Amino acid sequence: MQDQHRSGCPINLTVEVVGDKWSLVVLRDMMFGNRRHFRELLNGSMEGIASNILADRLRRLTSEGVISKADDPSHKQKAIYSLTEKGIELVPVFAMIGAWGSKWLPVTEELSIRAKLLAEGGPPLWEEFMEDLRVTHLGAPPDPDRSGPDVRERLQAAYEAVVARQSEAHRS
Amino acid sequence: MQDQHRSGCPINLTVEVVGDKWSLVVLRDMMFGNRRHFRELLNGSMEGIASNILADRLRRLTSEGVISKADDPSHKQKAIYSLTEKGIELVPVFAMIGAWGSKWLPVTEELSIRAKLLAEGGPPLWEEFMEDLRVTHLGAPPDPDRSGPDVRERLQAAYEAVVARQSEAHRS
DNA sequence: GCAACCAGTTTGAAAATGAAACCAGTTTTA
DNA sequence: TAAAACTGGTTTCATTTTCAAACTGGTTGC
Repeated sequence: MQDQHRSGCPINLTVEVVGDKWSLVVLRDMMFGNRRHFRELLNGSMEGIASNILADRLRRLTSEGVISKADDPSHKQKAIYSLTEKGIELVPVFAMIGAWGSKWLPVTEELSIRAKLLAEGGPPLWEEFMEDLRVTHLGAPPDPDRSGPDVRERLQAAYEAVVARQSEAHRS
Repeated sequence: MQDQHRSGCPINLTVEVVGDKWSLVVLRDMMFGNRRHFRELLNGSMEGIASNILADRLRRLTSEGVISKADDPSHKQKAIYSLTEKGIELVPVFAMIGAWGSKWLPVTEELSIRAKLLAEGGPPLWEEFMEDLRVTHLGAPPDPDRSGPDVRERLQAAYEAVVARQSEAHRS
């Protein structure tokens, strides 16, 4: 059960878990897109992941404890994938990666609005987002004091607003 | 000069640049280990990178503008690799990845002390580290008001202190 | 009963990775 | 001054990973 690891360095070990071309993209879709089923992740994937690669990544991320898999009671064949606490705590990593990518790489406006808002919100917003994810993915009890859309829904609304504005501008 | 990219999403684009098993490890050694020459990166690599893979990664990171390459005036054959501003600004990403890896993966104490201190120091320490890297890698003028070891040296000293303590404990 | 949907698996070709040997020129050492 | 060691890599070939497409066995809705 011990060391197949290249080293005990936290950077290296993290790279061993999510250092490939697809893992973070799949986790992004689960976290920000609320995609929880295989077909949702497959057909909704903006980057066009292949089904065998998706199956492999879901298997690996599950075995690493970053996500978990459960039967969907509504359908005998449906499996529902959820972020674990370990996966949820990748939120700050996504925030930093999103900020760096937005600053230095050729992002499109509509796809970087979420990253922009998440960076601007800082640690308090990340905490709120993680708390929402615990409710959605872990079944944690929702905070009775809060109301209105959760963080993911707000980010999604901002994305849609940009798309609508672009479509408006394009029409004219 | 346009889209060979899978999408314009900042997460995806970042993954396209550093989403493999070696790029972040090489950048880590440059940033935290101050390894600037090919042989230093090759022989000093804790994880044992192969020379052809190292050559390929240095080429790719250079073409992405994350690092740069220059002749070393002290030796006709020596090349010196430096972080660019784009590379230096990965410091917060490393800080978050290091924190996550330290919390959730089987790190060793001596190799996670740097990540721990960097996380505890927060954004002010990251800023200071980045300013030091600009001096070391970009030739920026050093702040005349500061003195003593720079951030990298302090992290290195902390690492060595842990190793020394372990060696002490082991001897008894 | 049949079409659409479910989570994947299979197949075979292309690309990436990895270990080891190797290279030509440069600098250091005896 | 000749040999040894060092410089940044390249070459070779075997193994592993990726990828697209076709396919599978079962489930659900109409």
